[in-house]
Amino acid sequence: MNEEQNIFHKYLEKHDLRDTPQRELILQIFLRREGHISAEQLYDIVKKRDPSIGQATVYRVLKLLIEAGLAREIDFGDGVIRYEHKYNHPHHDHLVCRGCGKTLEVVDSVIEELQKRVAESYGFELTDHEMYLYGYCENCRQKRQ
Amino acid sequence: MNEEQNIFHKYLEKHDLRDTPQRELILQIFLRREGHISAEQLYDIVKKRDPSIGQATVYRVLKLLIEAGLAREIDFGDGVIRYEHKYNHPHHDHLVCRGCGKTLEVVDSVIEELQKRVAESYGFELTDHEMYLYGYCENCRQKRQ
DNA sequence: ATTGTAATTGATAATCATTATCATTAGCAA
DNA sequence: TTGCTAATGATAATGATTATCAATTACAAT
Ligand SMILES: [Mn+2]
Ligand SMILES: [Mn+2]
Ligand SMILES: [Zn+2]
Ligand SMILES: [Zn+2]
Repeated sequence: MNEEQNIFHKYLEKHDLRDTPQRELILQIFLRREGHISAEQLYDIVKKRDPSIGQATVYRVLKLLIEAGLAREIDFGDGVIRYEHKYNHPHHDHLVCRGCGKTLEVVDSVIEELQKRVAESYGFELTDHEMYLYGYCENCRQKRQ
Repeated sequence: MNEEQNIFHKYLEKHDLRDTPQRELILQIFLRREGHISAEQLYDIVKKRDPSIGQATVYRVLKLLIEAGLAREIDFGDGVIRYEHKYNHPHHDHLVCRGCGKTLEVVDSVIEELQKRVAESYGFELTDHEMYLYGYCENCRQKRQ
């Protein structure tokens, strides 16, 4: 049993939630996938293993994973929320190609520090932030010419 | 006739679009309001002046304003797109209070420069970005204790 | 093992901002 | 005026997500 599973089971126990095969299956599949996945994409994979699972359950489990600290929401502004691993996957921002949609995870400690300073200069205590950098990747730039 | 109106009329002419009282009214009301406004909020104000206007038209005019370079979309992630003035209102980011929802417009030239560098270090040519800083304002911090 | 109870599930309806459709109306150039 | 399109308003549709609810199930206590 890996660490994430452990955290999930502890979370269930602590909140009087029950350990069901649906929750286990959805957890497994989420953990195996790296990257950013939408509820629908996850549901499509889950269905293959157990066609009787409803998509409402996928949404419900994703909420649990967030509360348990195992998942984090990403909003690229296209109307679909995606989810990524949070455990052992520290904060980062995203660089997104407007041509092909490719995303890279980036972090710059100087920017992070300056964000805190900017907030403080307005009397704010910064809790978190979102930063999306949009542009064209090398591939897409070459194709454009 | 102010500069924004001029730009709007030029845009209409250039694209074989017609000058209608609905477009004029919605433009006027948008221009008078500073800050961030949703389509529904704008529609509520428009209705008071002309109850016969449909909300679809408000959505349509907002699209035109964006294409004409007079408006810009803001997405605070709450499921509602807001609009702000773009003309004579250069790029900036937003500092948002998680307590009271107050927003401040901020810009830090060092951050802007570093964003470009980060993107370039991955072979990207940066076109634009979004940055939202979330935290608690001074008021809300005092109330919390 | 059985039971009781409250949590969970899947199907389905509802939500809600935004977009599409379409018949009617109205700019505007000739 | 007229004719050609664009524009409008009412309404339906969309699509991701959430709510509802009857039936099922986990699980702790017997
Ligand atoms: Mn990521
Ligand atoms: Mn702003
Ligand atoms: Zn690309
Ligand atoms: Zn506040």
